[in-house]
Amino acid sequence: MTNAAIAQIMREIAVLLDMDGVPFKPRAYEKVAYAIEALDEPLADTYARGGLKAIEQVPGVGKGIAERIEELLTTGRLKYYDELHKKVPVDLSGLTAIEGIGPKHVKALYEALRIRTVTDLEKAARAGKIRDLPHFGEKSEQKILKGIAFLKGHSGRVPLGAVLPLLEEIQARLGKIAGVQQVALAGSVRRRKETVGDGDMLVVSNKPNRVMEFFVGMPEVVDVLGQGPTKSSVKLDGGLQLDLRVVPAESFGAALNYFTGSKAHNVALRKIAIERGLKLNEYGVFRGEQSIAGKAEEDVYAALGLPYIEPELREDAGEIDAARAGKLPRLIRYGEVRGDLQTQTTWTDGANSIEEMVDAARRLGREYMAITDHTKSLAMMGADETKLREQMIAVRALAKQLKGFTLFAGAEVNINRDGTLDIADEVLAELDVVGIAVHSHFNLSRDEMTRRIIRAMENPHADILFHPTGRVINKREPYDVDIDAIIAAAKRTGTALEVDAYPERLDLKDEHVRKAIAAGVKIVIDSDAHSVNHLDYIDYGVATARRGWAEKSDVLNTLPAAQFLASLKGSRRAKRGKRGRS
DNA sequence: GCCGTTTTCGGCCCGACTGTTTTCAGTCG
Repeated sequence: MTNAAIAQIMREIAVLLDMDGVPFKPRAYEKVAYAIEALDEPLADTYARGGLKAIEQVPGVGKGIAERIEELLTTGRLKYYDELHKKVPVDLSGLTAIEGIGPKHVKALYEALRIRTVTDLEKAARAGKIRDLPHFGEKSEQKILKGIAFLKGHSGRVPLGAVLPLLEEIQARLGKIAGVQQVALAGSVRRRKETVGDGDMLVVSNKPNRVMEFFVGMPEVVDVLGQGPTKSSVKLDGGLQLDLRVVPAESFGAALNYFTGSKAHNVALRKIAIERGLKLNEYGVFRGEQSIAGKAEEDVYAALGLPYIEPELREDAGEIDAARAGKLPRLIRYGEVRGDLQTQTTWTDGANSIEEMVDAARRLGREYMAITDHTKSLAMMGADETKLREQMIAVRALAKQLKGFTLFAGAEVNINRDGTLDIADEVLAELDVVGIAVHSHFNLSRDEMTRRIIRAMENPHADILFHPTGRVINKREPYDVDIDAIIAAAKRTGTALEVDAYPERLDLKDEHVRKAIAAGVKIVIDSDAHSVNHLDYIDYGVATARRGWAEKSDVLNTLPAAQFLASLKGSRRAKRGKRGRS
């Protein structure tokens, strides 16, 4: 049974317990559902490796839930869940996905009208049967139909890069309204999560109604979900839900902190507040009735005895302990990446010429760039050795003319099925930057895929493993690969791992970055630009690196060009040395 | 059901908005 399936059952148990008003237990199951979804290793493997004890290592899992997971893994069923579900045998996750429908409503709908599925619910609502139920009315009936229609049109989270530019534009618009003193993006957008489910914005204004009127009247708004003096919610035409809060200036920091989340981070902060005899809410930190902090986020953390914690770290993933111990990382900053090492041009599948890409990169303030077009075995039009040498000549000729900008000759070399590379070693040796990548045979077994990639990393000319797991958000799952083994191989061979900043890739992802740097592996952050418009994606990669606790020194392409190149050459020498000895 | 710099028992985050209600439950974040 997959982790996703187990997590869903844990979440459904939480819903079932909530229906009966059981206190606290539902939160325990819910928390475990989140924890399981965040795991890298299949629980089946965890169990095979270390039995019940290993399962209990998952955060939030105690003896009781560990045994329930064991039952699921060994029998494929869970009696406890089946018994609960028998009482309200409905499509729990489907129904609760509808905006405004929670556990109590699901139960009421089942008991009164035997509604089991979203389809049942839609029929009943259309027939006007919902409005007569206790605690429901005509408006709730309409809201249900709206919610169902919305779900049919959209599902789930979208890449950060698909919404951030619009949100920043809306932020700028709100900032121009008279009376608005501050505007900020909050929520998972501010934490720079790779995907976002909705947007959160915060405004300080002495004319809140004016802000709200403007907000719900924006041209992108297709539906107003709620409108009050301090909080409004709208749906945008792209399907994104956007929430806006208007807060007093003296609460801006506390509100920003609160609405940035994550939820788990907030809960942890509130516990610290309680321990200190304080109360933390979105208006400030309070001792009794007295506010002791709230205007700035730094003050809120300080009132809790903590240093400021960067938004990208706020996932309750150890950042609070690190803050308490004074061991927070000094995260790499936006703008500290000096060079871009994965770019494609019209030589293969890019939209712009080498010259155009160079111009655009310079305008963005980059100091160096590698041209890394695809190589021959790629079905499209990859370069073979001859074409690659031709391009090298062109690149080096242009490089000579450039002042204050370094242009590297490189390639995105395919890893063959057996782990060999599709370009001859003597040509690779001439390139400044050799990126290696999997572009075929995605369905190998975990073992085969892992061995394949490690063999490629052992090639003495391989500098960087590009997009190491191959995932494309919302399109393609990562291939099955043992990322810990890849990280260990990267350490052993001195191969850098890439954070591909292309918003649909962001691969390595945040938690893998964290593992890699903990192992002492260097990473690089590349745009994977296929046109001049993609070069500024680098910031999404920096965001992922920050979420993975990366410091500037962990990221090779924060080095100046000469040092960067020296570092690659050093790694190649070391590789050849190791190879010679073995 | 989980968890421990007060604790192995007794806690478990907090507030806004909606729609249905005559004072609040449910949902959401």
